[in-house]
Amino acid sequence: MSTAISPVRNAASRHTVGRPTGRCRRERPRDRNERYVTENPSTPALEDDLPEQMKVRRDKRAALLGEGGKPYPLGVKRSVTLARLRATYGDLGAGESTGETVTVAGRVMFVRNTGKLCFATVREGDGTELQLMLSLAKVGEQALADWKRLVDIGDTVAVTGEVVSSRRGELSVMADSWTMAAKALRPLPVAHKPLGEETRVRQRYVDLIMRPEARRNARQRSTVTRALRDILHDADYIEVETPMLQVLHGGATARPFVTHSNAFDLDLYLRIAPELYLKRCLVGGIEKVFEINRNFRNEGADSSHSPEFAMLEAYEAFGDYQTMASLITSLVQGAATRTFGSTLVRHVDGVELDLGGQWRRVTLFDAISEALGETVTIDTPYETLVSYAEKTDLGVDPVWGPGKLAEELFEHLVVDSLIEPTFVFDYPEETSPLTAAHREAPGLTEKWDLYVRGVELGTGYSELNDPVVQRERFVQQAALASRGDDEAMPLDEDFLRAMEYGMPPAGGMGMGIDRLLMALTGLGIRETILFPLVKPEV
RNA sequence: GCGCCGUUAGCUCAAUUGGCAGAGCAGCUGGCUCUUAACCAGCGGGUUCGGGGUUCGAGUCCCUGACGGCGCACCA
Repeated sequence: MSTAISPVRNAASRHTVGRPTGRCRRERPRDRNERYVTENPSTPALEDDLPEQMKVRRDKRAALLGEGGKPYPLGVKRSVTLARLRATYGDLGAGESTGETVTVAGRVMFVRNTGKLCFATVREGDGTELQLMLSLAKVGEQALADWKRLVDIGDTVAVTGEVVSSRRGELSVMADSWTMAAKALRPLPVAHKPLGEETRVRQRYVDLIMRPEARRNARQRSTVTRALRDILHDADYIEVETPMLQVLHGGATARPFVTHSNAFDLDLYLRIAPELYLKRCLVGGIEKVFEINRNFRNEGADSSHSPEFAMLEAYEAFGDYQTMASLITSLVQGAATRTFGSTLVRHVDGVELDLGGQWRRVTLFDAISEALGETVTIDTPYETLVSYAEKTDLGVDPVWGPGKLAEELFEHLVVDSLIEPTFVFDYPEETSPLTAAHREAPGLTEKWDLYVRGVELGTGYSELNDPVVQRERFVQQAALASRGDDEAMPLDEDFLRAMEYGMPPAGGMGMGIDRLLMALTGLGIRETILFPLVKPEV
């Protein structure tokens, strides 16, 4: 098996993930605008080449500084949030004033400077906006002139003044004074044109400033993960964190990322799954255990796959795959209810999806048989399966055994049609090396996959806990490795040793967090992940 | 990894057969004490993704590289 991984090992020593020196200097500036933000004082002449709008903002920062002002003061105090102010005075009538003086702060999103009365709209992080008014009569000539001269859209400002309603009925703070809270050196994008796809992903901070949906998505994700944790904690589960840096990769079939420990002079894998460690927890007596954390898989990226993705895995001693099917149902339905108030969710494309009730259940081979119009079982001969594959234009990899081929047929013929939540039960032993043999059906395992919108959302098992059978399965996988299947796992002797101390019978499940968000919202994976991996710009 | 398409001002986009690189918003100057994508007058802003080539002349054609989108392959 070491022959299978040695090429990866060699590649890794050239491209380690960790950076020993901790330095990360780019060899070339990222774009022409960025040369000027380096601290290097020996390039002042380039200042002349700055795009006009950035130069203007830098000049304003310098002007503020030169006059004894502070473009980035510390300890800016606000007395009330915009949201609270709106909640308190939302029904103030047009032209009314409150007599209450407050200090508010926010990012300037809109500016209307006139001769003697200036308007601005500021916004705080959750998207709540409030109007500021600066009148000559209240702030005085100097402060008004400074405001017009120094404030740009995008700056964060703090204003102290009375809470009033404008003649048009807009809740406002009528300033007695204003201060810069943080000067923006780059102009914000136009508010009325949608931001380009790439900018949204690469500069999520801009996306979060400009797009309400981006702010909402980020907050929804937090609500969903908190719901999952709450539900699990309520069921007496214990949350653990197991290694991301592993000496051996295991627990799933996937190609790993490789990195290197300088201290140990040892190549390490970023984990592809936490499973083998969570099972060690079961052995140690943490009988209901879960982890929500990242996995890393060195494989293709598309609308439903990201090289790093968050996953929930949960294991329950004395449970089985039926236990875990119930658990994932309550997790998905609980997350939907706690986040959206209902198990009937509306996706961004307007399509509604009902996640409520009992979900459909079908066995893998029944699903294949139905799609094919021919009865297929675990006993269907390999040659017959190959003929079905050829009939349906599925290319057959000679490395595949009959079980793998059956699964490929399923993915080829059935998966796309599984829109409503559907459990697919009872997979071949061949492709499930960590799963217990089925109690009734020889050759099958007690495993389900949960599909929503044609995407695998989660998977569950009656866990294999016979250490002798487990070792045999691993040896089989290692044999596969020597046949060129580089996803097969190396033998994890420490895991097998743990199993030999006795793991209680248990059910286990895994669910993609990003995919759960996708199932709940209809978003692509790059929208559910705040900062998805992107290639460097230059 | 393979194929197709794209990359132009701060942002979103135009530019005819290869013939002076434009608009809206944003910005700058001036005006306006109730504006909401204000309005009025005036002004500036470009390495057309990088490199090479063809041509009197290239945003446009050819080669090459980077990045992105879509499809395929791989995967969850």
